[in-house]
Amino acid sequence: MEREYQPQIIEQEIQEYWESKKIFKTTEDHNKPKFYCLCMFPYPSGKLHMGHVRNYTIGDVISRFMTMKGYNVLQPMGWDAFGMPAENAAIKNQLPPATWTYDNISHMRRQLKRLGFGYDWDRELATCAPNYYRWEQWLFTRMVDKGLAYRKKARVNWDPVDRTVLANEQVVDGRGWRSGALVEKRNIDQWFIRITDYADELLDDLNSVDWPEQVKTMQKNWIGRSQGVEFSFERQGTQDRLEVYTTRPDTIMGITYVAVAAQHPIAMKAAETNPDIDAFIQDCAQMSVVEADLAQAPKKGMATGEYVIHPFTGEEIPIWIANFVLMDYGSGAVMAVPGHDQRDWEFATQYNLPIRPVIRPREDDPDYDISKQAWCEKTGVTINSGQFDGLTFEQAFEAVSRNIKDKRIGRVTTKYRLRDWGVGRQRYWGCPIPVIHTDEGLKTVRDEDLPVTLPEDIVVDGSGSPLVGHSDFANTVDPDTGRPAKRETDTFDTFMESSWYYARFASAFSNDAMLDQNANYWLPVDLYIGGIEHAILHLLYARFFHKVLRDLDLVISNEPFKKLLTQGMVLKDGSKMSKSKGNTVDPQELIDQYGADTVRLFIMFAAPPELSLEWSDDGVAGAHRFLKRLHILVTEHVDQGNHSTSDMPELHELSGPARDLYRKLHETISKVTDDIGRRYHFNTAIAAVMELTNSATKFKAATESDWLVLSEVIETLVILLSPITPHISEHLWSRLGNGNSLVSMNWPTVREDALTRDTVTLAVQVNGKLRGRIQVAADTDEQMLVKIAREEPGVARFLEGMIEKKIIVVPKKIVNLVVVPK
RNA sequence: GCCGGUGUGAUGGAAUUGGUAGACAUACCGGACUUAAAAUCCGGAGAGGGAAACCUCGUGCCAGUUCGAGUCUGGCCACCGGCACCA
Repeated sequence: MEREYQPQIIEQEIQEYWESKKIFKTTEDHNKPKFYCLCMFPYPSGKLHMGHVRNYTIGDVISRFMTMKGYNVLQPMGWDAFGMPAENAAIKNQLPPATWTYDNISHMRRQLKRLGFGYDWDRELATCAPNYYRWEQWLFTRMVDKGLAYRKKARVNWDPVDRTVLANEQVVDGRGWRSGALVEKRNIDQWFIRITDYADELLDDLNSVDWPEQVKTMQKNWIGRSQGVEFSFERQGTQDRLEVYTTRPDTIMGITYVAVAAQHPIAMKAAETNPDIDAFIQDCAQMSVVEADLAQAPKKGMATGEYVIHPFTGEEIPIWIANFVLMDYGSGAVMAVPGHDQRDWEFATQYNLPIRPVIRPREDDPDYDISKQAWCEKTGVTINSGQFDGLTFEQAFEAVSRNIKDKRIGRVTTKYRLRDWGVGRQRYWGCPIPVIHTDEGLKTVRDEDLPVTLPEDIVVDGSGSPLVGHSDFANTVDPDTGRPAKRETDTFDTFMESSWYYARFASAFSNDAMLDQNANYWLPVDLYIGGIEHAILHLLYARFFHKVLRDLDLVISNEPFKKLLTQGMVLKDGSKMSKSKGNTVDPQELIDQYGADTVRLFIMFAAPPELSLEWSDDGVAGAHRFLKRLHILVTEHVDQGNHSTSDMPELHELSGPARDLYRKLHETISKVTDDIGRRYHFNTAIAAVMELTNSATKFKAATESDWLVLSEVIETLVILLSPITPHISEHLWSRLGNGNSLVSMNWPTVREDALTRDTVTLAVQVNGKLRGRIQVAADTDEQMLVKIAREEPGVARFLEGMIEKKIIVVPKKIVNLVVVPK
């Protein structure tokens, strides 16, 4: 029999077999429990990278495992096909973005097939296809009808040389990445979606999903629900009032100034008469639109010369313009309490504004020194606060907000850090926003006129969106009046497409609706797998979309993804693989050299999914060696012939080594089942399989029952490994004389009685330090155990001249003797 | 800056609920096979001390809780992810 492991031949054969039998074609089968396993779909950038291979192997391993466990598994694949890289490539290669994108898709599809992933390809979708995005356009028109979508002005990066809007990513040190021109900021009208309407639900429903705690915490903080008080100051010398929002009304008596954003009406008004202020505001307007930059920018401000009146003390308080106050959050103005807010403190220190402590810790706290930093704890009591003195945070919050309410100047409110989602992009390669500008105003495109199709035969040169000058696209007719109208030339943020593709997979064949009833058979996704970098934006937007779909009666569940598995990055030489660093590894080369199974095995073995994975060429070779050893083990076993047809003897009839091997077999089944099915720790599952393989290789079968045990071990090895290395497993499975495909096999079960042991080894500690090991019968009682432990020579030495104070026995693990000198 | 994570031998990692640190691999060293090399197989190995038996130290750093801490708590350091127009 052929002993050499020839992955290229085996893998092609097996893949042809799967394809011819349509093994991975999925239907809605109500006799089995369903399992929808989804991996975040790729952007078709050209070829698969290691991050994809890792992500999709994890999904495939779990899908194959769940199929063998008896579930009706859906595992689809598609393409997140709109986006900037296609435009960049188009400029570079003088090819339409569509051509580039579709070429990449066909190449990457081949690569996925070559890796043996069990996708239902009939459900494949590409988000740039009109029959996909037409439903997104349809959904958007419904959002407009419901008042969930609206227009408002927003700031964008404008490249004055290329005359185009730049993404944040395209702004490098304040300059356009291609032109090098200083980027300006422009305020333009854009479409927004009211995700904030769902803020409470998005926050509260986090409790109902089985997601990593860290991701839930990140989303929670991102939404940032806070309880606070909104109130207004009387402005000195005017009838106007200034509204502020604070989460710390308990510190209200410590206000020493008020700060407003540069875009606040008070600042704008002051600029009209004061050129310095005008210059300062202009300066602020040129600041980066990236929050990380804003947060780290040096604090700057200017006094307006105006004052508000403190509602309780009647004091005059100066109004400052400050670059750290955000116009988007609250009312764009804050009361500043430098004693108890670090940003206010830094600003006050810089501009010599007074700092007044109004909270004192209840016990001495070394960090409490208002002259060095603000004290921001909520654990103290109020001081210097007149009528509000001596109160805890909760009491002061209550008292101050009641007084504010009584004065009719404000109320307790809830605010969110979450902002509405700006979905308009001034770019070509995206889903057209289905709106027309008519002489009667903005109108959404009617259902029967959808989709608004993106013209694909387009030349992109980097200077603005080609849609604007594309007269066939841009010029249209108002169907109501028959008069000329202009199409919206903005396209959607590509997060729009990725916010509902999971649902479309479940309803892939529905031609006359966005989703049909099959969506509710499959949804929610039982396991969603993807990079941790999507923890906030993509996952929040998709959750939001799901709730909108639910409110339109398209789905019945509240959440799209029941369980979430976030995978770490693939690194080489300690940093992320990237072209610019020149440290990429092309999966294709490895597949060509070693085959798909080796690549899958290595990538699953090198690290648990959530950790970053350090690439190692040597490790790949090692994985390949293991498969070769397995191949030899199985083929040699087959060559020995079938040694018996008799039944497995009783456990006690087995020889010692056979009994041990048989126990190890069932320990391995137990561990691998738990590791793949519950923990998703494939590296330890593989380690366990390797151990069993090593034991099987060493085992010398002498009797008939020895052969029976070895045969069972070898068959089980092949099955246990099959989700990870499906080709070699399928191949060896048929060599072992089995007719049907491994995919339809049942997952092995554990024989509990095989796991029992007669003797156990315990560690013996003296004062917590390991001093010896003892082997005892499994049923030895505690008293006896301690007696044996004391007599163990390594232990006895440390007991001399000591008195035992305490004895701790952890069954089957440890005996700890706690002693002190006599 | 803010939010979230990670840190264990030469390397990737294991230790699942506070209970024998380093499973399983990789690299390395030694041996077998070979004219030789590769491949393969067998063996060794955390660091320091010791002839050995053994002993001491050891999970980023500093404290703490505990009979016992890689695991829990507090503080620090380094690196990574996200920060709303990259996907």
